[in-house]
Amino acid sequence: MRASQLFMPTLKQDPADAEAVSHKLLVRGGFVRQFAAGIYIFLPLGWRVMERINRIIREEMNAIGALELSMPTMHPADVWQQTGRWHDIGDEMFRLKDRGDRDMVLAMTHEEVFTWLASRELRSYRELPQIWYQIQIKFRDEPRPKGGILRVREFLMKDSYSFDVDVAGLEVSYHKHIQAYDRIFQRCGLVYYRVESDPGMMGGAQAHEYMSPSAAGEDRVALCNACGYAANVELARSVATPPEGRVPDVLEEVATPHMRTIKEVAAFLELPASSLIKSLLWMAGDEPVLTLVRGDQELHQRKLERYLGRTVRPAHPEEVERLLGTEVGFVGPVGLELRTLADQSLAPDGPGGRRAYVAGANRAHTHLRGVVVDRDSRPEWADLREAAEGDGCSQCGHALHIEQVIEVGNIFKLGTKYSLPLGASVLDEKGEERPIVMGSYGIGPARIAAAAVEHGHDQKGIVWPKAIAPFDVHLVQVQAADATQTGVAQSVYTRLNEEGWECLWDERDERAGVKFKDAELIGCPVRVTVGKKAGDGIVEVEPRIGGTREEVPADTVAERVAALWEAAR
RNA sequence: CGGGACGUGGCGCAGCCUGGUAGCGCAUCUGCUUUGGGAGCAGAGGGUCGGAGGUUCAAAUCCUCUCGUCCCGACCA
Repeated sequence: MRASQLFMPTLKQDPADAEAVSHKLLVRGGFVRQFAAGIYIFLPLGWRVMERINRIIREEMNAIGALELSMPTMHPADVWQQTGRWHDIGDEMFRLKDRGDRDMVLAMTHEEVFTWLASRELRSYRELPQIWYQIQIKFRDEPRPKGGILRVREFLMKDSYSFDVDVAGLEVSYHKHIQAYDRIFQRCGLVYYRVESDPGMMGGAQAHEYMSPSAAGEDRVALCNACGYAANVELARSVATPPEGRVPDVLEEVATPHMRTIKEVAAFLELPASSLIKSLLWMAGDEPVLTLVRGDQELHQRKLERYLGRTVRPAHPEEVERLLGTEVGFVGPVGLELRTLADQSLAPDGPGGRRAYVAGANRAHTHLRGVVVDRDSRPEWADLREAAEGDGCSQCGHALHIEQVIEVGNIFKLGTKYSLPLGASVLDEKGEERPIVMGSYGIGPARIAAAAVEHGHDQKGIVWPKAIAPFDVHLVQVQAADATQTGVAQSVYTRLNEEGWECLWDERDERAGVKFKDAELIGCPVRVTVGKKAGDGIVEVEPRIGGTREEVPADTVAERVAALWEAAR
């Protein structure tokens, strides 16, 4: 491809409203443009990256026997009503009416249609297993799109669905996907983790997420370097560090005027935060629930919701006053007739043993010293706290590491959640009707691209993993008007193409600096420069990062490129 | 949904507080020079100041409403 014929609008300055590194660089490099909040245009360079990612996905999906097809993105509401999601999902789903006033939806995922198809077309266990996939647009009316192409309202997704006659079959399909996904993310050059995740509203027994580290990520994972345990913090189990400080185990009120936060109370009483108890009041519908975690810990709302089996929200200050007779900041567990949940680390067999803490006294400007949780209240013990850096691994005891990540893929064991309501069943060997056991599996190609940029960049611009760069080689011809350089560049270009390299030949009538800056911004793995020494048959070859510029005879460029390619990530 | 910020040529911004002929840098076009790290000089074109309403002799500027975008939180298969 000749740069003069490519639409490649690069920018010198970061876009004003971009925060994430990947957002800035993808806009500056001429890969994407924003059309509206959470809606993006992919320009030629950006689309080349997407196509390369999608190609890898297709190859690996095909390798596990998955079949590509294409599903509609606009659906009549009734299948969604049959699975209940028409009501369950809410504002995140785009809804519209057709001219006949019939309810329609823009698909935010495709379990319903795939299962609908399976219910009509699959009759016998002999036709199973099946894995069907597509690379198709999804629509989600996100309350807050953010991070450039990281969280958007319309996006491409590879989604696949497995259909098996029984749970054992689902296991096989699930593991095939693990194989395929590992290969896909490896080939895309991503740093990634496969972590245990919350099946959430998808239902089903088990789920994993594929996560790539990034400061722009919206999730955190707990990782154990010793045994390999890896889980989203929304369900990661861990062993808390022992609490510090000592509190006499005799109940005693202490005046703590205007000391509302853990930090303030700890400083005032000259105790470490881990000698305090953090008491929070939640509303589960109409039912108030008090939760206790240690002062140095964070309660994780999803863990609480999973334990209770329903959603909760923090109580409003007025509710706290009405139910507990005190103001926010002085809440504690002693003397209350409320349902109380305490994190396991406060239990007698927890890391601190049976010991006393300081908690709110349910009286304004007062705390209680000497609270022993199992003596002074009757809590249910549960895993409520968010795993923290340095906590012990629940499997091997080694210190956990917490990392911020972007979700780039997920896999779910669905079971019969969709096949039952939509009547997708087959006859088994005995002629008995059995609901199909399903799994669903997603990958966000644009998130792969963004994650790659989040991880692969420097001051100058993007450093693409070689497999998904828009071009393999960026051939910079310094002087567009120099006939000698044109001749050498043409022969290098032809040779590289013959060898199978995708090559961007920058023969624009621009100054050298402009072309170099653009090459660095766009981030192709190898740069070949045809300049001053073209007359002597000498060109320069250098990797985008981690190497040096070498002068080589023009007729050996292909070998040098191959060597640098080999060394690139 | 709660909180905050911002909307001024294509891009990045100043001007607003204290109302009085709309500016800067980059980009674009023309010419000359330059030519291996986002060129220099000279000239040119391009803006309903997000929109609507109001106050005023006069509104980018003050007031009200509204739309859009971003950030924090909430939410999120």
